Amino acid sequence: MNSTIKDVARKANVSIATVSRILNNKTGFSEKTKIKVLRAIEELGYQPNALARGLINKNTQTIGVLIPTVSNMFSYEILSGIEKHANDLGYSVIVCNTADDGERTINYLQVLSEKRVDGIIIVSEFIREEYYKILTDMNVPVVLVSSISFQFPIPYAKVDDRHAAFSATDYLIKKGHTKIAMIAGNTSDPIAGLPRIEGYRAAHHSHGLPVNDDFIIDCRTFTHTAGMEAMEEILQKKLDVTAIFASSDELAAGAMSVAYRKGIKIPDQLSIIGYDNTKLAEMLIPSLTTVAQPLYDMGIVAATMLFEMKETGEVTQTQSRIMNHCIVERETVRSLL
Amino acid sequence: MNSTIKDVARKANVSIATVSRILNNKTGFSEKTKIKVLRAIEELGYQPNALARGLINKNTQTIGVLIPTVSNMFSYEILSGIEKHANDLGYSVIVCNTADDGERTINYLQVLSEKRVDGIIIVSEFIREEYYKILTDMNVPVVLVSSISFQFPIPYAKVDDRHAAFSATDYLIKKGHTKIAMIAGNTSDPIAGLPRIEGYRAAHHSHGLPVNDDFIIDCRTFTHTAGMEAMEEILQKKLDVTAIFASSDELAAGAMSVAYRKGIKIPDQLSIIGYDNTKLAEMLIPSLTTVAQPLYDMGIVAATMLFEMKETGEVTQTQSRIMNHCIVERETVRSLL
DNA sequence: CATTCCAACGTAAACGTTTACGTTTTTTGC
DNA sequence: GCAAAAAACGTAAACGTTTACGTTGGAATG
Repeated sequence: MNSTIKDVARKANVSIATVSRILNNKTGFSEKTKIKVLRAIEELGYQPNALARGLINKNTQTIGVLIPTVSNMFSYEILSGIEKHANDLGYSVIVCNTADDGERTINYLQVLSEKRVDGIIIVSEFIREEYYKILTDMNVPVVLVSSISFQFPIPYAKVDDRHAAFSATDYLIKKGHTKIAMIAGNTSDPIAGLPRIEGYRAAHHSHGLPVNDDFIIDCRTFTHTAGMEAMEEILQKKLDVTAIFASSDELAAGAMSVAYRKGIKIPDQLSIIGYDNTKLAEMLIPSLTTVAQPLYDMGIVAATMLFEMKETGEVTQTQSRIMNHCIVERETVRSLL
Repeated sequence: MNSTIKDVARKANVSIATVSRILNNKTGFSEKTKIKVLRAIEELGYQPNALARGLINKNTQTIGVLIPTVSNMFSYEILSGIEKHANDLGYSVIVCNTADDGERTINYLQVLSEKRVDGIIIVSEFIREEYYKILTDMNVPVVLVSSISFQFPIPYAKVDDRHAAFSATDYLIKKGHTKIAMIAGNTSDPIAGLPRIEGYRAAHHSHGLPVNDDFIIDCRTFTHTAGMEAMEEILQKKLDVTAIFASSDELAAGAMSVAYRKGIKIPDQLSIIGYDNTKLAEMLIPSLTTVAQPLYDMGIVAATMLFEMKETGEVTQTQSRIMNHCIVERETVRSLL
């Protein structure tokens, strides 16, 4: 395994240039020498050194992926899509779990920069100015997944959150619900928080329904425990609701478990709809009706965009993609009609 | 960003050797030149090229992780532990989703070999001879997580599956259950399958209880749907059981959802205990009693072992680690006493 | 003041590739 | 059979680092 192209060349009685030509199937060698070289490679167990290759070719066949949380099924379905498509095209992916920590993120970007990755995909993360500076300095394609930057021109693949939240709320309303609480995740999050609240509001308006701000529960995160706390808040405040729209499946699951403990039957006494359609949604009992983001596909699409940009050399501009969402009807929403 | 150490040297009026010395804080330069060079680096936005470094230092500060399935929370809690510890020590991790596909796995190993990763962690995967050949040729540390090889001397970090399964079954028996089914996952899997069945058997024996082979359900995988099918089989066969031990949380979740649909109350009419203690276990309703593998810690420990091996240069031998398991009592097991 | 020593640097080779350019050999055309 | 063209191959520079070794100059020593 320590053998180099030089060893191969010596063993096959040719120059390293010829070996290189054969390895990269260029022209300029005869069939005879080709098999001679191939045999030498075989016998030595030679593996080309990707570092040396990358150094001279200025590409590493490697991309970096920044993901905030790991406990989150959400991120990993996306990652899985990215990894799949990258691998299909001969790229490796380096995962970086930013843990929503700015310092860490910057450090990761630095490392990815030093490692000369060919591109970067950033999953549901707000792009700070510091990040953007590093990214532009790197001069490689970048794409956002399930996120968007209003400040910087970075292409993205995401669903229309406002629209999706509208659909979810509209769905509940059409099932006869008029008193709908929203477990909103982080309301100060301009990407995954606010637009969904807007959608919730807009759906009410479109049906001529008032919205009661007390019905919108802010929990600064999208986790299971946050969902539990939100549900407890709803119960404690004795909000008079027949349905809940939760900003993530985990939030919904948390709410459901509290409801279960309090003896509230879902969907008989309370309907609930989630967001994301992670694997969790189908595993819950009862299984969770939810608005589906095509997470895996979003990963694929993001990777596709990235490599497209790399091909064309257009590091900054490519067409962003709004992915389709849809409602997956399961067992947690009851019709009041 | 295209600036090299040469540019820095020129700008600071020193040789590249001096710049290198400063970058790697070796000795042999004055404080004065240090700040001069540091300023030049700052102004140029210079980033050292990890490829060139790796080429000459023969290390890449990168490790590879092979994981079978992605849909599986299990794998990712481990990955998360690995990534955390690797990053803390200045390493990047390349993820490779083998998808239980031998071809793919070999291809991944080849790529990791070409990229000259400093070590490889393999998560719950059987080590074929072909893999092992590539691995030894690479001459880097390898460690297994949640797996073991009887054939090859590769250190591992895992729980004692037999013992853990024993504990789970024993727990049920001590709660007064005597008619216990086992949803066994893949029974022909010598690593995660058989030992757990042995544990199940041993617990029965230790209490003088007979085991009915019909009570052991083989479903060739550890997924949610497999759990559903297994539960349906149990019901269809009208097995007279009061409790179920499932070989994974997902299996348990699948079984629970079928039970729910059939109107079987858990734990009132049927107790169930899972395996793994993934996040799923606490999100289920009712929350799942399960035997916990310290997945995140297993990731950490595996990484620790890997880097230890790298330090000591002992590529093959290091102490394997049997991780502690424990029963996490939640809501799905009822005492019959 | 001459010698020694050491800190502070510079030079150049090495890591393992790719590739432009030059050289040799073979093929083609007449 | 010979010139020309094409194919096959070799040489060496380049990619961006690290580092062994050599050089310089000033401080310390006697």
